Amino acid sequence: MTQTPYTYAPPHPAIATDIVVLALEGSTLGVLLIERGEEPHKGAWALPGGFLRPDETVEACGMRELQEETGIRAEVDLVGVFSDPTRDPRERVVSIAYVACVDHRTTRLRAASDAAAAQWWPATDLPPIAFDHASILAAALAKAADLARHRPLAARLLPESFTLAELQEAQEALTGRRVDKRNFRREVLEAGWVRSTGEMRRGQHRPAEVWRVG
Amino acid sequence: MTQTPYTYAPPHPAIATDIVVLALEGSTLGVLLIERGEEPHKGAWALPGGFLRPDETVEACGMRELQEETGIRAEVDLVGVFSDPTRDPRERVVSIAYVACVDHRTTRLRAASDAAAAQWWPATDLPPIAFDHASILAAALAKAADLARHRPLAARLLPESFTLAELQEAQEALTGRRVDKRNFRREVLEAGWVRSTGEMRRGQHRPAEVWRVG
DNA sequence: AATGTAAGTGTAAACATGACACAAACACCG
DNA sequence: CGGTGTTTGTGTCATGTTTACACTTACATT
Repeated sequence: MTQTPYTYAPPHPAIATDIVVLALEGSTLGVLLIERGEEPHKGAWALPGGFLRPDETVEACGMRELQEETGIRAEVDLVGVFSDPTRDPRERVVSIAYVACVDHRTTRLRAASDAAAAQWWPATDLPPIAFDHASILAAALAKAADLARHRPLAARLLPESFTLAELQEAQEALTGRRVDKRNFRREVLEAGWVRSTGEMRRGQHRPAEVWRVG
Repeated sequence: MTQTPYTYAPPHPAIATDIVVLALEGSTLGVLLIERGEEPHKGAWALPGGFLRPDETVEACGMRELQEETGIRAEVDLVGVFSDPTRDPRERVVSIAYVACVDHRTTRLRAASDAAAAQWWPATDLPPIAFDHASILAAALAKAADLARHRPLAARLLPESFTLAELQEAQEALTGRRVDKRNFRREVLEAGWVRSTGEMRRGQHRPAEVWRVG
C-alpha cells in the first residue's frame, strides 16, 4: 500500500465478514447457520455475514452483522482471512471471519431477506455447507477452543449469572475436553475469572452458588 | 456476504497487505521500513506492502510483497486486520498485516519506485512512522513473541544451519525475555525443534555443534 | 424418614519450570 | 609450549503447576 505506485489499482474485491456464532445446545456446541434461498448453493447452509460499509471497521462490521442476526451486542474474535479468488462464483469476495460466543436464550434470530431460514445446528453434525464456510467453521472452532484456554470465553455462552457447573459444561463444550470438577473450580477461582454474587440457585438438589464474570 | 441481498453493494475499499519483516540486527530485532518519497507522510517511514491482485489470496499477496522487497520466499503469519476508515487519507484501504522472520544476510533489499529508501531499523528505536503502521508494528511484535513461545520461529531469523547459542540469541530477541542456557537447550531438544547436522562450527573458542530445523 | 442427585471440598503424585556452577575445547599471546 | 581468555556444553535440585482421585452436604421427592 505504500511502495506501490498509486497509479496501479487493480479492481477492488468486495470485503465481507462471516460470523461463526456459537451457543450451547444442551451440553454441546451449536452454530448459527442460514439456509440459502438463492443460487449459488441454494438450499445449502451458510454462515451469517455481510458486506463492509464505508464508515465502519471490519471488526465493527462483524459486530453489526452479529447484532443484526441475533439481536446481541457482543465481542467478536478474529479467526482469519479467507480470500481464495474462486471462493464465491459471483464476484471476488474477501471475507474476514470472526467467532462470537453468545447465550442462545437471549438471541432473537432474524432471517435476512435472501435467506430461507436461520437455525442452530450442532457443531458436530452439520448440514451441507455453502461456499468455503466449512473451512471457516473449522478454523473458528479451533480458535475458540484455543482462546477458551486462556480467557473466560465460556462465560459468554451463559447468562450474566451462572453456576460453576454450568460454566464447566460450557468450557467443556468449547474446548472439547472434559475436565475434573475440582481442578476446574480451582483454576477458575485462582485466575479471577468469576466473582460470587452471594446468591444461591435453587433446584432439584443441593443449591448452587451463583457467579458472574469478575 | 450470504444473507445480504446481492443488489446492495457499497463502494469497495482497496485491499492491501503490510508486512512486518523482522531480522536480527546483532543481538536485537530489526524491522524493515521504507522511507516514503511522496505525500502523504513524505519523509516518514512505512511498512512494506502492496495491493491485492486479482488472482492471488491475501496471504499470497503478503508473501509476494515480502519476496519483492527482500528477495526471500518465506512464510508469513497473520497479525490482524487494520481497517479504520480514515487510516489512509487518499482512499479507503483495508490492510491485512502479516509478520515474517527472515535472515537479513540473505536479503536483497529493493526500494520500490515511490520509496526513497529501504532500511533496517532497530525495533526498539524507530523513526517517525507513517499512517497507522506504528500500531501494526506493535501488534506484529507481540504476535511474533507469542508465536515464538510455541514454535521454532526464531530459527527463521537464522541461516539454514546454526548453533544453539545463535538460536537462543534469536529467541531472546523475538520474545524479549532472557532465558537460561541449559533450560533453553533442554526445551529446544525435547520439543524436537532442531536436529543435529553432525558438523561443528569452528571459531575463536570451543567449537559449537551445528543444528538445523528438524 | 429414606432415597436420589447434584454441589462442594482437599490432598498427594506426576510433571514442568526455573535457578544454579563448573569442566572442556579452542585461539591467542607471550 | 604453557598460560590466559572466552565460549560450549552438561546435571541436579527446589519450586510451581497440573493431574488424578472420593466422600460429605444439601435439597427435592416419595
